[in-house]
Amino acid sequence: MVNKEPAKRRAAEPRPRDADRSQRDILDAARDEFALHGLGGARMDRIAGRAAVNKRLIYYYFEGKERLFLAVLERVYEDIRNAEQQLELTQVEPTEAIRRLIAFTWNYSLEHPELQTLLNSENLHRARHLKQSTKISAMHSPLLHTLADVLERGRKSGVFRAGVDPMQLYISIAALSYFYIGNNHTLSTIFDRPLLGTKAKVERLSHMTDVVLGYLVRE
Amino acid sequence: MVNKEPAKRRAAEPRPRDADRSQRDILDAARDEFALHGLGGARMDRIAGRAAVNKRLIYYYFEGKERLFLAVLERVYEDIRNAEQQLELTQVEPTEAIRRLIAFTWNYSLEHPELQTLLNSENLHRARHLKQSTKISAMHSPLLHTLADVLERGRKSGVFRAGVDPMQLYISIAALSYFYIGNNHTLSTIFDRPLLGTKAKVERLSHMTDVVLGYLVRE
Amino acid sequence: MVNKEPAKRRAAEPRPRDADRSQRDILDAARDEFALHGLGGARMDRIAGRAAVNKRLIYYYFEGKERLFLAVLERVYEDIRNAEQQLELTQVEPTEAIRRLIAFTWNYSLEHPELQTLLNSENLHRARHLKQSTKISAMHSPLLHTLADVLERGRKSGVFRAGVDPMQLYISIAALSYFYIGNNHTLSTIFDRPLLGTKAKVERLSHMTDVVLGYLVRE
Amino acid sequence: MVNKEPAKRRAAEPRPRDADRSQRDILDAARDEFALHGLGGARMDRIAGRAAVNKRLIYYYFEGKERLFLAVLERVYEDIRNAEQQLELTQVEPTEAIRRLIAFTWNYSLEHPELQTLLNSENLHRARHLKQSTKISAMHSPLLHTLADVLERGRKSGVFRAGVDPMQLYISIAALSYFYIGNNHTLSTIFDRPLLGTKAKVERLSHMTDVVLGYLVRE
DNA sequence: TATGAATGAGAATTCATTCAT
DNA sequence: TATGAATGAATTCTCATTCAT
Repeated sequence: MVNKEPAKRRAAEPRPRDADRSQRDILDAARDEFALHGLGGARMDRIAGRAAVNKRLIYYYFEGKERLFLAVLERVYEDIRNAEQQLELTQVEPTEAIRRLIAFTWNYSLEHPELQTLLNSENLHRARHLKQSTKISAMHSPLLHTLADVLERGRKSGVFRAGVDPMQLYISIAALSYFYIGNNHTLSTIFDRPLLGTKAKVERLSHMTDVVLGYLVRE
Repeated sequence: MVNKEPAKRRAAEPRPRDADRSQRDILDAARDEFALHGLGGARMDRIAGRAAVNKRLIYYYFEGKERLFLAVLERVYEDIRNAEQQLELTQVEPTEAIRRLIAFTWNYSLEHPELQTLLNSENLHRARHLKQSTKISAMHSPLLHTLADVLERGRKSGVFRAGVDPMQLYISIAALSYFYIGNNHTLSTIFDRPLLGTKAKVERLSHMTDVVLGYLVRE
Repeated sequence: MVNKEPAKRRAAEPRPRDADRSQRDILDAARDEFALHGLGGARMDRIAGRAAVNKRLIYYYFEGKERLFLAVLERVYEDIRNAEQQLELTQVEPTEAIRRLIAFTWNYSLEHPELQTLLNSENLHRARHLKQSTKISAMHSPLLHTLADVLERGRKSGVFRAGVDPMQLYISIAALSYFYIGNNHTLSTIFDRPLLGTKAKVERLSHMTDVVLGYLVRE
Repeated sequence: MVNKEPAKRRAAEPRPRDADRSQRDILDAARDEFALHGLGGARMDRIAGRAAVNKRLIYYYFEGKERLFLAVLERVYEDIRNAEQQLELTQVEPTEAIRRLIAFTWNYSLEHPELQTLLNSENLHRARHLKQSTKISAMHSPLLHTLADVLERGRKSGVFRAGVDPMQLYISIAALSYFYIGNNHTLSTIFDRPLLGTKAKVERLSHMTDVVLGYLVRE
């Protein structure tokens, strides 16, 4: 009669012992939970639930919530930089390269709305976690080099304007996509207009491309 | 604008009986606390402390944390829209109007870093609070009308390109500033370069102006 | 913009100054609130609201919650004993007197479900409040005398059995009605049968009368 | 049955890891606390203290106060129905069966004054908790069947009157005992006479038996 | 590697009551 | 007689984390 399961948990036979699998599951679950609720709002309980893992195991693999968050951040940055590598921007014409980068950024932000949410959390904490990471900065220099190359080629061929800072440009491209996506809910509300409808999405991509190329391309 | 942590003049003398003053103090304190820690991370205790008010009084005037948060959001939007009104964009030449708007947005985002933080929280909650506000949408239409007027004047005089959606443009201008400011910590970290140094700030404003005018102005 | 009314209250012009009226309103409101939520669950705020009186006024007239509760109890006992007086049991035949008393008790319990609730609260507190009242015990002796008279007349005429303790009988009559009413919700639930439907009420009164007269009447 | 207030053996040594034991302790403590103070007046802190359990553990096993209360109610009903089963009313003569039931009810109400208190709380809440229980109604039908059997046997042998509704009778028997016990404090006060003295108890049982058998038995 | 049991330090919120006018 | 403003002391519940196996 007594002997009831602790309030929530749904039974569950013990998990097959696969260290790698467990860690990956935890990381995936954590990423989703952090994205959905922010660092502060995330619940270790829910992460364990999502990952179908005993809560204690999270502490076994990752030190605690903060370390787990950092692990998620590193993983997420790795993912996007890897994806960017696939673009092969150095192999194509400058204008086409820029178009690709914009389209990629836009689509990635659409498919990975969690990214901005995670970064918002991290910014709220003044990048406290990222600053502890050693590999982060190194992950980003290739991107800047690639972009510098594109800009330089464009300038040399007389298509692009001169004096463009690759980082400024990269931030601007990211801004145009991520700000729109990340503030989607408030923007839709204050402007009383759906920003992620099919038509709206097409319009936004077109607008962003116009803005960036209108700026870069001479004449 | 956001007061740095301490404040907390834990008054020993009783509070003067001034309802308006109390409410304003609470609202100010709440704005700072929410900005600094997000909705979830904000502590009612700290808000009371900052406002030098008995915690109970917050519940007396505002229903609870969520309603307080909404009150802060409304107030913050009101502030920025009011400030924008002062720009008198309809009174000046289109190009000058756009320059002013960009510069204003940039400076406002610098002086009010709390704004983006608050909105991030609200987006995390899918605009749950704002959606309950009745006055919000009405607060924003003047802005769009003003911008539409500027764009139309520019187009008529042949200076601006045609077919520019005022909302898209407004979002883009906001994006260029707010994304940069709001992600300042992570961006500075991954690019290993201070983004808010004196020189960096000048460069950013210049870059944003170039981008937007490069896009708008026909040859 | 600030200057909002404390969370709940609906405006209200100041109350016309009528001490008696105010006290009665408070007492009525308190009786209902205590009946609905018990002593512990009652809220001074709600009592003030129900009475359309400033909360502070309650403290002005009644010392606080406990004293207010006692005032309610005294009032409620007074009401029922007064009503019983109207029955004029000494004026009618013994059997008829008993019938009247049962019917009265039943109807009173139906019309005043608050009574049992209030008494439950008081019993929970071991009659702490009532024990402070001086007039209570005096209020009840007439009832017992009346009942003793009825029983004695019945016995003398050979209709009623001898040796019946008036208090025991009174308690039993009250029990049959009040227990049924007071436990209506749980009883209806465990027996899965509505106990206060029109038909059910008729049946109960009939049953109770049968029980009591079956016991009292010889042969 | 209800332990008098103190208990609270605030263990310094850590609790043995025995889930069943912990849950039972909590349930016992909760029953006592709820009985003593009602649902609203009960304090989770005190329950934890009584059970010598960390407060948090209560939430671990039971969802919160309300669920805990329901668990207590179910347990308490289970106990009494189990005890009634032991009476074997179907095995004895009808008159004897009724005597047994009355005596049992009386003694149970004396030994378990918490029962009525708990039910008062539940009725105050309009059986909100019980209505969520699935097993409750099923627990009570055996009782009614047993009683129907007794009445029928009595009627057939000509000893009992016909047309007696088992539920009505059961409620009346319960009423005579539980009302007396449950209102003991107020009744003793208003009648200024101790109702639970040794002699008084004997008299009450005798009175109740007379009432019920006086009603049931023909001639 | 994996898990159920247990906990201490907060967190928001509630409430009767008092202050000042 | 009447009221709005203000408060201290609880109270329920939450949460990351640790213990013991």
